[in-house]
Amino acid sequence: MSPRVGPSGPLSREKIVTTAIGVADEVGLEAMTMKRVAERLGAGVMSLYRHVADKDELIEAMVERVTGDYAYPDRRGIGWREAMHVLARRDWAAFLAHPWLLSATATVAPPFGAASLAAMEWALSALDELELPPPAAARAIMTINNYVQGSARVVLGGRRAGAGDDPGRSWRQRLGGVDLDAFPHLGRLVGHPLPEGEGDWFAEGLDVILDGIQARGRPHLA
Amino acid sequence: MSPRVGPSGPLSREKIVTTAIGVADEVGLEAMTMKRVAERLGAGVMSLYRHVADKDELIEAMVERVTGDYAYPDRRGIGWREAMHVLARRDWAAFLAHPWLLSATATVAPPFGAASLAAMEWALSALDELELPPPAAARAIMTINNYVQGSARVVLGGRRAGAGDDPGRSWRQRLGGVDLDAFPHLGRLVGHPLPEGEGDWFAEGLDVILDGIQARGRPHLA
DNA sequence: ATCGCGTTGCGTATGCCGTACGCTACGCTC
DNA sequence: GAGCGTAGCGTACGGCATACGCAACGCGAT
Repeated sequence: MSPRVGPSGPLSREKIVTTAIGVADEVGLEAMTMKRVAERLGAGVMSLYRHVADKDELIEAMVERVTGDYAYPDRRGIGWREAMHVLARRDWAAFLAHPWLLSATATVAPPFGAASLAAMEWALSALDELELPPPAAARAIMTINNYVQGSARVVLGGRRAGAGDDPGRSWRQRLGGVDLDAFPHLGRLVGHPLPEGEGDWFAEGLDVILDGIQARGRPHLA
Repeated sequence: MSPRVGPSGPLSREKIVTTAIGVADEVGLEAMTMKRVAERLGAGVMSLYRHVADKDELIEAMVERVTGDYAYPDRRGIGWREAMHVLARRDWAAFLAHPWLLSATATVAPPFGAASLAAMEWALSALDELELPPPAAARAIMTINNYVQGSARVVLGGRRAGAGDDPGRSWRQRLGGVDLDAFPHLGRLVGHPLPEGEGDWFAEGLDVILDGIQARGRPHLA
């Protein structure tokens, strides 16, 4: 009755994760349903559960996969500051390529898979030269991660509002009906076209953070 | 047959929002279901929809309400730096008191209600003395918001893991089975008890960001 | 060959979810 | 007391994740 394997060979955890990522990329995380993933695989819904405990575990695996895909290069020869820029640009690219990552990583429990740990290790070692106390270094990484996440949210929010690449545009749109006279600063902000491109806006904000971090590191004491 | 009003008087949008916040506080956002809210109000499920368009709108209203509850004090007499600490501590308190805020505000669309706009206006005006270009000021606020959000996530993640108030504890727990020799920096981090309390850890991290912001402001040029 | 068994695929069914639709009963105003 | 606007809500629907158990196969032991 039932063919043992579907049109694309037998199921596997890897294939399921790959397909789920594709679905989430296209229709968003909330519309990524087990049924849709199974359909795209030419499989029955319940077949997925032979390879994945539940949907949450699948999402975790998706995050791990993407994190692994954006592995970090050898760090030798580049300074901590450039390393942080690399880190931030990688994550930034990942968030823009896979918008669902924003929701998936916004849960209270941070990811603890091998790829995530490796990324954290890479980032921490890049900060060695600053000789920060370990908790301060970890906090610095967290701060950068959160900055990237927040910036990506702004840009993606703008994209969804159909505002092209200008992060300010979406605000202007949403604020259409608001009484801007009551909020003079917001009004001034809305009237301000970003003098730089989206990438520069992002990188400059990162440098603000890095300046703060640098002031606490060894070069500061020397 | 059906009494026109429930045991607690007629329904109202306000009462629904209040009750929903209570439910979310107790059972979490994902378990905050229309049915549960209605039950607690002694009302039928569909009655809620006379006052609220759909669940998303209800959640938005909840966020607005909480944002308004944590209104900001008069700013006269305090410097921008202290103002940012006030801002951060308020948000911090809100996130810890209402853990669901983390998920609710992690969507791509930032809240645009009156209370949220007022909060943004307050923060922007507090930065006036730095004379930053408006986009840079907005970015600074965003950075701080994201920092608060991320720190709250760490602390709440630890709480959920039953680790009391030490943010490092939960990491240690989760990393139990991991090969820490492969990640020396993570190992060092795990072995490190936070030398400060949770509040100091948070405030110090904020100061790191503020240092970076200050370096771009007017006092820096003077 | 045949049997037995572990493994993989999946159909069916359950319970919960948000919510569309339309009825009911009430408080008005004339 | 007749008509009507409105708040409450019962019922029903479609979609969701997933528990359970059967079916079809691969394969080593007999």
